[in-house]
Amino acid sequence: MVQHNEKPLLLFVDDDPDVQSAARLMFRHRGLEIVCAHDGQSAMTQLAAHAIDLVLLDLNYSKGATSGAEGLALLKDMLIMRPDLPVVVVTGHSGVAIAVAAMRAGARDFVMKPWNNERLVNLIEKILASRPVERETTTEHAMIVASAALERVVAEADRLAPTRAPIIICGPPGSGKMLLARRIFALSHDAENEILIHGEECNELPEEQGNWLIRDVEALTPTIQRRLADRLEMVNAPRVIALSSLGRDALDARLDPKLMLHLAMVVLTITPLDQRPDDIITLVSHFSHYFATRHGLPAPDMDDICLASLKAATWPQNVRSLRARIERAVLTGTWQVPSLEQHDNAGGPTTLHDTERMLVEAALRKHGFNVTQAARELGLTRPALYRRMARYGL
Amino acid sequence: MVQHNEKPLLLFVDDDPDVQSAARLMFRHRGLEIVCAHDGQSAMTQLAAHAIDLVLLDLNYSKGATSGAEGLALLKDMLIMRPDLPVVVVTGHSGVAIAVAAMRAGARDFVMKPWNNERLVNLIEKILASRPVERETTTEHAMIVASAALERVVAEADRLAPTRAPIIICGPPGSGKMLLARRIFALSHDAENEILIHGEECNELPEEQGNWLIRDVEALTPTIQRRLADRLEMVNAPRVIALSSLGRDALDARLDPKLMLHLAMVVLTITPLDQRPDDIITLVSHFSHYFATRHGLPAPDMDDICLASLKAATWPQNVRSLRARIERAVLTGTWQVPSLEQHDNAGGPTTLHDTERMLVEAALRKHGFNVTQAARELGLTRPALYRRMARYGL
DNA sequence: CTGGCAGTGTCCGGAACCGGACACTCTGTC
DNA sequence: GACAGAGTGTCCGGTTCCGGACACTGCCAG
Repeated sequence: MVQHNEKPLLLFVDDDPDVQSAARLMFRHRGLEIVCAHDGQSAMTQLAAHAIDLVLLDLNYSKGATSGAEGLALLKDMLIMRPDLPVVVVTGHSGVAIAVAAMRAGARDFVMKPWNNERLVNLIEKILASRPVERETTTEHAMIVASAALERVVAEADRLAPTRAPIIICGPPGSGKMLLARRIFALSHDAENEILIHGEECNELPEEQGNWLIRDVEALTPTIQRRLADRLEMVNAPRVIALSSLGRDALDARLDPKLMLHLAMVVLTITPLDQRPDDIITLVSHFSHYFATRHGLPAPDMDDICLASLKAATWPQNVRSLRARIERAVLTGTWQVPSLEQHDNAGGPTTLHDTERMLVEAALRKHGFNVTQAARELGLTRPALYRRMARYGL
Repeated sequence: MVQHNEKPLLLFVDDDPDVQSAARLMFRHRGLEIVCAHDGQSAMTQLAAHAIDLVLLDLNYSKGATSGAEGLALLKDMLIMRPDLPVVVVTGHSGVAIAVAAMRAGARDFVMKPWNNERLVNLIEKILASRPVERETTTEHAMIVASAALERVVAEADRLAPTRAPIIICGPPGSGKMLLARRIFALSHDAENEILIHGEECNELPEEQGNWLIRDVEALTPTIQRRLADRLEMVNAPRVIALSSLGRDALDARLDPKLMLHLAMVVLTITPLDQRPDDIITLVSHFSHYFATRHGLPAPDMDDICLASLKAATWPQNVRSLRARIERAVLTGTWQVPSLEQHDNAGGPTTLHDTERMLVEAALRKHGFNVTQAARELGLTRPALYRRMARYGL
């Protein structure tokens, strides 16, 4: 994403080049930079490509169009992408109905053409002064890299990003596969049309080309795997990045061999977080700051013992676990966690046995291992509880 | 507060008696009752005295006034008193600027005089149909808190309300989970766009952001749970409050682990009403007064023996049960109840059997009573699951 | 000091549960 | 139409679990 200096950046959406030129000159005189778009598609592209602070939006782009429907649709799309984005509707063809519709659709204000320069600039500055959202939140997408191991993986990914090579990214859940994939797409020459495909739910492949991001690729049915293999053999094949929690060997065993031939020419493997403590240090710092800012709460104090225990802990869901742990620390004001929650809950839903074990242990702890009371609460006889204690090693 | 029958009640604010008369006739023909006000003060008085469903608001009341300033000020005052009140501005002296100002001030829509009767009635009915909150619940919005246990939970909720943290609220049926959730939303920085999602019926997640209130979160399908987990990882994630009658441990067993990581960093647990007798005392007082006012009947006398028996009783549906009991007492004039209703109904799950039954049923529902899949999830063989189904009558 | 009470840990005959196996149905694909 | 795969409902010999009973310990009020 291109980041300008501290001058606010406006997006000016109007189909008239003369109006665009005049606006650019006028705003620059007043310390505001603008990027221009002439229709909805280019507007969304500019919004994605720049850190826009405010949008000035005309409602009509097609010759002879006066209904404003195009602009209202674009307004809604913009607010879907960025719900807190201030949008000022600036239009000539206007009536009360259009103005009301624009306001109901989420416009911050409504200005009629031709506008008064001073009034418009004053309105813009007032809105910019009152904006509540830190632009910093966009920084969360970056890969946080400190360890040499991850640095090598990211460097390889960056090198391959501009190519159209299919890539497999392996790594345990929560290790950053999705982040790395999105980074590759962002750095590629064709940073649009990202299509997310869930391996478990995929019943048919998209018709569109572009960039395909396939999660849990091993869950694709054999039929879809064959179709994907065929698709990758076409001249204008999509760019595919496949994600999996399995390793390369397991994928070899699970996926169609023809598909593996195409996909697996590059396999990037993100190691578990436990194996890269340098990343943990950096992630703790990053997320502490991030969640403190996001929630408006102070991050709890971090000392060496606490940091050592975070480094020594196991993270079943990798960065996702660590991130959740840090957010909870910010919200609760302490790094302490209830002892029950220190159990690993990795994997799918737990079984009846697991649930029973948890409840038995919880009841025993609650009653200080008084078997009679715990049995009463659990609705068990004491011998029955003794047997379960033996079974579960409690 | 004067309560009308089931017909919606509108407040019509216009200074012209002839317009008021014509409006009353027209609306009555279409099944809508109105009360009228001729200026700001009488409008606020009527708003306070009646359970108003919607306001039709002219903007000018003084002779010769056309600026709309009076009406805009009144609009703001109304919305301070009742933030969710739908207000439609109906005015003759209008332009784009006035319309924009009214919408920015919180008007639901803007209609110009002279209006089209059918269109106006259609608009009113559409707004009434889409109103999100039952009138009764807005008047008893406050948590009734006396016990230390609930006070701690509410304090924690208030502290977290301004954050965007996802929250799980656990508690038996009728214990006030929905009230607490709404309180959190009301106190948050973004008290709009509340979307209610029923876990059992949810086939797809909303596209809109804002605040999501998920009832029976454990009933979400695995697919929806994964999508929700993905959604919560986005930068501009919705604010989610999830409600469940299950405890934290059972949710751990039932929900997708990735989802639990995001949702369960804060778990608020409302204890059963039986365990907080101080709340019972306060609730009895509150509801006695509330229903006496509502029904225009005196509350039956309360003595110590009666109060003690209410404290000692079991409340299977918690506050909901107590509330119904008090309303009946007001309506019948006595605290005596038919003996049949003194039976203890099954309370929340406490024993291992209850928990097992609940998990078995939930797994079966989750998999559409596919016994093979449910057994696999529960870690049981199919015959073992069949025996439990027979045992529990599923 | 003593008796009552709450709790502990184990025993054992009978009851209940286990899961592999079987015969069957339904659906989708070739 | 044939076939494979997923699922259904039940059977039955073997295994496990059940809970009342027993012997015992520790604590505390009288």
